[in-house]
Amino acid sequence: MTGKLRISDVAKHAGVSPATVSRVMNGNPKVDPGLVARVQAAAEELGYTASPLARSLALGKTQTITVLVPDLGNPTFQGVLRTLSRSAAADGYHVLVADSAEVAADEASLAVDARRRTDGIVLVAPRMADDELDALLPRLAPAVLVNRPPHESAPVVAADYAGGLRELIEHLHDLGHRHILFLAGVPGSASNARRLAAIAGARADHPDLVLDEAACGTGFADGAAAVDAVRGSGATAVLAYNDLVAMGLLSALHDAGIAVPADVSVTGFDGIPFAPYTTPPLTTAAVPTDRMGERAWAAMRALLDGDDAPSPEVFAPVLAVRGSTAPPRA
Amino acid sequence: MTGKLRISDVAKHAGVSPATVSRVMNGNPKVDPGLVARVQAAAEELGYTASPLARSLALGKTQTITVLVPDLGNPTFQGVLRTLSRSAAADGYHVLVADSAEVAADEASLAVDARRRTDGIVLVAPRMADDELDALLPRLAPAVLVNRPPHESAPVVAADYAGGLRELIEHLHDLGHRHILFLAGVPGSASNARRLAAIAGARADHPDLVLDEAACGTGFADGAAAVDAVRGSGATAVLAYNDLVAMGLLSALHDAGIAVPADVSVTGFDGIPFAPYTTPPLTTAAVPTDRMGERAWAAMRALLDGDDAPSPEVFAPVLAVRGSTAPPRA
DNA sequence: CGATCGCAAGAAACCGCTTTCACGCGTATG
DNA sequence: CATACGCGTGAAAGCGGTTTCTTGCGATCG
Repeated sequence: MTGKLRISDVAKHAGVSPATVSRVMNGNPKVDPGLVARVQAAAEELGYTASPLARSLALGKTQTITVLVPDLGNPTFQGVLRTLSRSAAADGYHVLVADSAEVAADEASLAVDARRRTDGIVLVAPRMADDELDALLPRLAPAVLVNRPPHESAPVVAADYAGGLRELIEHLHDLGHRHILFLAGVPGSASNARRLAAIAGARADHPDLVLDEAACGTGFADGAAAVDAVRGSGATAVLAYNDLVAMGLLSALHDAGIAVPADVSVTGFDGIPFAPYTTPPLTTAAVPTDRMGERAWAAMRALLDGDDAPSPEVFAPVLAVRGSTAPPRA
Repeated sequence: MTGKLRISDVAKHAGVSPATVSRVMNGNPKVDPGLVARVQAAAEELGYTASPLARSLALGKTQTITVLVPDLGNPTFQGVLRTLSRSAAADGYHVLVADSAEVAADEASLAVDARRRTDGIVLVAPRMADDELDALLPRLAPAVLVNRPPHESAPVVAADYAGGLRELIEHLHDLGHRHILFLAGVPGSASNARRLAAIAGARADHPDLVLDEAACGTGFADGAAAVDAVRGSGATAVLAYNDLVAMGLLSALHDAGIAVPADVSVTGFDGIPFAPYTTPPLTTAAVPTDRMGERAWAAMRALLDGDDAPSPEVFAPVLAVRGSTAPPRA
């Protein structure tokens, strides 16, 4: 029924030219009201809707943007994607998702490929190397970057990882912890780098604080595997790279009979929806993925509308103090 | 550089007609090898890639499918989406996501709208009413349904909710539980209906079993809010509607000083990635979202290729027994 | 009252690619 | 040696819209 209707069918049915139908469908104000009514009636009757494809080709706009994420399974990216998608939908835009499956090598070609069939791209690629990104961006514009340092050729929407981590450290320090272990993420990653910077800064601020690092990772399993490192470190508190790592660790600590927060305090990072529901509830720095997704869309929208590019926006994570942190054992 | 290249540019540069360039780009075998080389060289040199848009219009295929989910934030849908997206990508297809934001009213128009700019749609709409779906499907074809009962006009990929729930019930019964409380989901939902059927079946099988139901919901907060219902029920075990509800409940029980599994056993459903990392680890029926996503794509691919529609595939959840269940207090 | 202006609707060009169709070539055939 | 045939290439007609350009009409002005 609605399958193979062309604009000419409507034109014929209404006794006008395709051009007029097009004008009516697009709300062009200088068409005779009588014709408008006739065309609308015809379109209604036939159940006609313009082919988005043909429209896109003619207009050079697809009303669609690409969102590239490293892993659709990761709660942090999901939060951004979710709000982004809804914000875009509210403006009549669609979202094409691309999942690089954490394979950095394919990321570039994947991005270019997906970008070509849309009007712009939001790049969530915290692991991509700076120079690769620089080389890629010109071919992607308009593009918006999520969770990367400020960049000259594209708006950035990012969480303040360093700041968030500092807050967590202050929180632990206030509680009386003087020996803290940081479980690091992926060495190459931009987000990891910024957290390491925060670690360095905290060391400078608190000479009385011992701040160790241990290689870890970014997933449950990595956190669980870190239990020995934690036990052997002698630290009274652990800063997990993110909430996933913290959850894995929490679970492994429980199995090992190590009480949280009595024996050791644990913090996460990101504030995923599950954080309040771990046992004990996880103290974490909650990244406002909702607002970030919304702002990322706003930035993209501005680019698409030709408005001047918005300046970088960084969002301060909010400290969510819960049951997984407490003063160290006296 | 790569911006405004048309096929005619390449044609001119190679000294041939656009038609020939097209043939070469599409690997048409009956072009003179010499020309092929010349055209390829020209394309390479100019960095030309055919406009996907124009191509789509001419071919009537977009190499893109729509995936409609009720909520991008829900881990269960994410699992399916993730694998689906990757499977599609492996076949050179792209994925347009639409998030109905749980607003059933918009779902239909959203689906039609998104569908029109792609070659097919995968519908994850467990809450949509049957008659609405029936009315909608003709306008969406080709379509694949996820987590719905078998349907005549579209392939279905679904988890066996009833079977999974039965397994959980058997597990609890085997442990010795004789009074179980089921926390139900959304009344209208198809998945909920099938679980209720399983409840009824279990009652028939086990006359010695008291199986209560309580209205609940599908999220963390719903589970947490159910703590009083659980406490007041006198049940020794709780079947949460899904893992999210179970986690919310677990957390609230902990706060209330009710020990799991000592005082009460708790089970989830879905087997989200977080389930093993709750405290205690959650016994659940793990839905194989990976295989489902993969099969959903396979079904869609078959439809797109005109192969005969695959028959409904239902996946048995696998029982994952963990620490949240134990024999009832003696 | 005739020439000009304004304006709305139709004709046609265009978006960029694919594919049928027509053509001209070289070779096999009668 | 002329006609038919096969084959590869270019020309042109779509795919389904939008938009510029042109045209014809009625209204206005001199």
